[in-house]
Amino acid sequence: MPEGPSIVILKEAVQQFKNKKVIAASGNSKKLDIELFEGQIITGFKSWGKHFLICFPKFTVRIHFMLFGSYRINEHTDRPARLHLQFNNGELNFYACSLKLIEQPLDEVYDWSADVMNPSFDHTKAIEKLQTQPDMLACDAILDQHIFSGAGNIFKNEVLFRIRIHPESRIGNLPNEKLQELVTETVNYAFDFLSWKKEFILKKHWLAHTKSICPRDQVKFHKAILGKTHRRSFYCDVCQILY
DNA sequence: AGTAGTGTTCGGCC
DNA sequence: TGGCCGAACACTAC
Repeated sequence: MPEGPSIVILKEAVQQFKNKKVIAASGNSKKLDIELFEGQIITGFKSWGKHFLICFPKFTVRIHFMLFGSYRINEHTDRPARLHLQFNNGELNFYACSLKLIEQPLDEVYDWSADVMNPSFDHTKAIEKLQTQPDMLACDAILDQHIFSGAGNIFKNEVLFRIRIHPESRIGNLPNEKLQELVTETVNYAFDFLSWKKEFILKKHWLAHTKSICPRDQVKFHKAILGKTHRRSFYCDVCQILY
């Protein structure tokens, strides 16, 4: 569930509750007082990368699904809900997620130009952020939420394969053309991910992530835990160049 | 049936 | 102070 495009899908799916009043709220969150939401009207839903934001007039609830979080719209599972919101026209249930109350204006909290799904994503700013960290490995750069908010481990493996960059390449060693590609293809993959996910054919389009054979060279992929992020990388050392 | 992972935070250590 | 590391969290697809 977690990566940015999945949050955009969620945002679209809950529009029926925009401008609706929460008539009852419950849940097992220890982080915040859920009764706060009862009687409140939802003014809208937003997202920043992997953060799903439920906006009320005076505050916002931030939901992060981490690795295992899930939700149900107008139905429920047999698990206890972390957050249950009841409306006259339906219900919203969130499970195993992290909740946080945001009381500041969202524009003070979030850099919208870092969100790969946001129309205001700023390519030039992303390049500048990358250039300030020349020692960073490419595999860590794509997972950096300040640079590519919403990108996750699937992004990392697919984008690096697409642009033929070895995951352990240093950002500072990339030729300018490759650095530009890193940014453009991360955004391109975000929108491919979104449309494939909507059609339930995301996995079918994986070229590298979880794969054992390189589709270009037919040689064995390497599978290794790499970088400061210690996440699985799948890569081909024939077609992915180490810079 | 057991394992590993679309992720992040926090506390401890050096 | 700060970077690094591992644990914790909690669910389910394969």
